[in-house]
Amino acid sequence: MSTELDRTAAARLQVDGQRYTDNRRQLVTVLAQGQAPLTIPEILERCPELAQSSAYRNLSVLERAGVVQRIVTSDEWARYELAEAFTEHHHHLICAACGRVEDFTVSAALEGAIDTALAEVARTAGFSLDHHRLDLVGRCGRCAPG
Amino acid sequence: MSTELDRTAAARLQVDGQRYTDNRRQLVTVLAQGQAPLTIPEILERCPELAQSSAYRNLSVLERAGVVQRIVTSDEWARYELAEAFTEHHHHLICAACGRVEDFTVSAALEGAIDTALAEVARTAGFSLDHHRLDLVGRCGRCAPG
DNA sequence: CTCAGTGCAAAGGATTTGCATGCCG
DNA sequence: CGGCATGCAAATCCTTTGCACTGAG
Repeated sequence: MSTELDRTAAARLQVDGQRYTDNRRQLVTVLAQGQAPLTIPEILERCPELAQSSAYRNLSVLERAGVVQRIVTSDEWARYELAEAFTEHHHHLICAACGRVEDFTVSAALEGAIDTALAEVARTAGFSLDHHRLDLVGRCGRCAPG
Repeated sequence: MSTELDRTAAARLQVDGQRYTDNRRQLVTVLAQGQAPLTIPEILERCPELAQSSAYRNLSVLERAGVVQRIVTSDEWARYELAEAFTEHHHHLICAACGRVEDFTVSAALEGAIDTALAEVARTAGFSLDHHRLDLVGRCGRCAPG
């Protein structure tokens, strides 16, 4: 199926001296299908054949290779999504009550303004800027107040 | 010392039916002195008398009362800082290598633009907006690349 | 006297790792 | 054949919890 994605993932792994095994392809496929970051339990549900330790191990390998990205919201579980090279640059709506995560984007103009400001901040602080993270924290429809 | 801070913290706790005990005051004081979010180990270093479980328990109480805020960067430990009511609204520079966190602020104009954009996003997604989080991820001076 | 707060030690739970086996290259 | 990948189970490590004790009101 998603041969384009597979090829790129395989290439990135190869750079790291890693193989693109069935388990790893399955993980990438599942993450590509989910329209929001998934927790490990959610991933395992969708890959019943996959051992838990393999999921952790391979996600870690995929993260080092720059294929997936690990994100932490504030609660119990870490979540994984495809790295931005495979998706659009986007941000997260986080429900503070149930932990649910959705994606969103903002205008290019705002992104540009943010990048410009952060580049200046990083320079002043002596940091090298890798990327930024803009999250919106609130309550989703189901957990809505009142 | 910081009677202003103490009074406000005490008041917030009281609303929650909680007391402002010595341990809790000590935690607030330590967090007020640190110029960046602290991990529990760092807090315990500065409060050698404090039992680890009390630190966790009281920070949790203080968080529920809105006195402190728990933040998760991406790594091992959670970090705590005073809630924004006690500080300026600010953002975090996160070192992806060592986990170090520093604070920074951006112009009011940019904050305003972000808030406006996010309010619209939240409305569209059916979320109620609580607050936003803008982090800069990179490498600090010590961990700087090659 | 009652009940919240404390400290110690033990439990919990997500994540990691050791080890023997299987499979790709 | 050699070495990485896998799966199982056991270990780790941050964090939470049970319990008995102390102190404030």
